[in-house]
Amino acid sequence: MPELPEVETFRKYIDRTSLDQKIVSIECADQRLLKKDIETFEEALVGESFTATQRIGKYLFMKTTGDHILVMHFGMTGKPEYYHDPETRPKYAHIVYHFASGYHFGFLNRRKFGWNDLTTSIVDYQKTVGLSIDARDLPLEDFLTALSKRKTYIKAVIMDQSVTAGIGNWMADEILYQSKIHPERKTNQLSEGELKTIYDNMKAVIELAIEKEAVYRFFPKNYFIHIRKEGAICHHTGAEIQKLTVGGRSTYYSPKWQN
DNA sequence: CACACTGTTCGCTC
DNA sequence: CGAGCGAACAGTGT
Repeated sequence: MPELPEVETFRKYIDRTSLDQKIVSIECADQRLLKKDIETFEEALVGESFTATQRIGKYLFMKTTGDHILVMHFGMTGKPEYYHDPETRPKYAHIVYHFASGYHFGFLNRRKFGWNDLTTSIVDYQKTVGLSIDARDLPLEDFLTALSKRKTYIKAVIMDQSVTAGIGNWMADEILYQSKIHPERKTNQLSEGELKTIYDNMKAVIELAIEKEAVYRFFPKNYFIHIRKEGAICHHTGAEIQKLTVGGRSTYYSPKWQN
């Protein structure tokens, strides 16, 4: 669920709601969601305020008035929710930052694959976790260089966060459908023209999805997302969409359309 | 109800 | 050392 466009939408939501309010306390029901002790989080953040956000791929960084930067990853089922009345505390708000304003920032995580961490340098953190430049900003040159070294399936490569940070399962399927490329094509056997097509479609899908705030029903009718299920009918060929596993993930594609 | 589903990380092989 | 691959992780919706 939360891929680049979703996280970008979260980022804007946080900018609108959760900056410049003093953090008075932090609550976390499940330590496993914190990459450092709760005490470390408290020392770093209580008394400070969030000042700005930055997103790289699916990672969201929240700068503060202090030395530390909060790092958030939403996993597969996470989202932020800002709320006031404690009675309306959202379900699955496993981590909550309480503000002096009486409002609260909830980190919701239904399946607990997401987490929060702390860092003092976004650049160092990016290096440590092996994230590429955000896919939205990635120059064509970098894209071609990264792909030229890879021999495995193209879908697995464009989902690799060290190549195209932010691209996940649905985006990879969407990009390859629009590019008419089969997900199991070997990366090193693609022509430069095909790679350029994939790159252009990647950029287009990212911008469209951000513009629509990642709400799929607002995506153009001919987008793959609407038919991304087994047996659905391809917009172009009328053939049935098929399913396979690539890079360990469920993959949907249109047989004759994608070669 | 058994299974699918998300993204990252870990452990293993080559 | 690093690419590639598959399993593991958590928990809920179907």
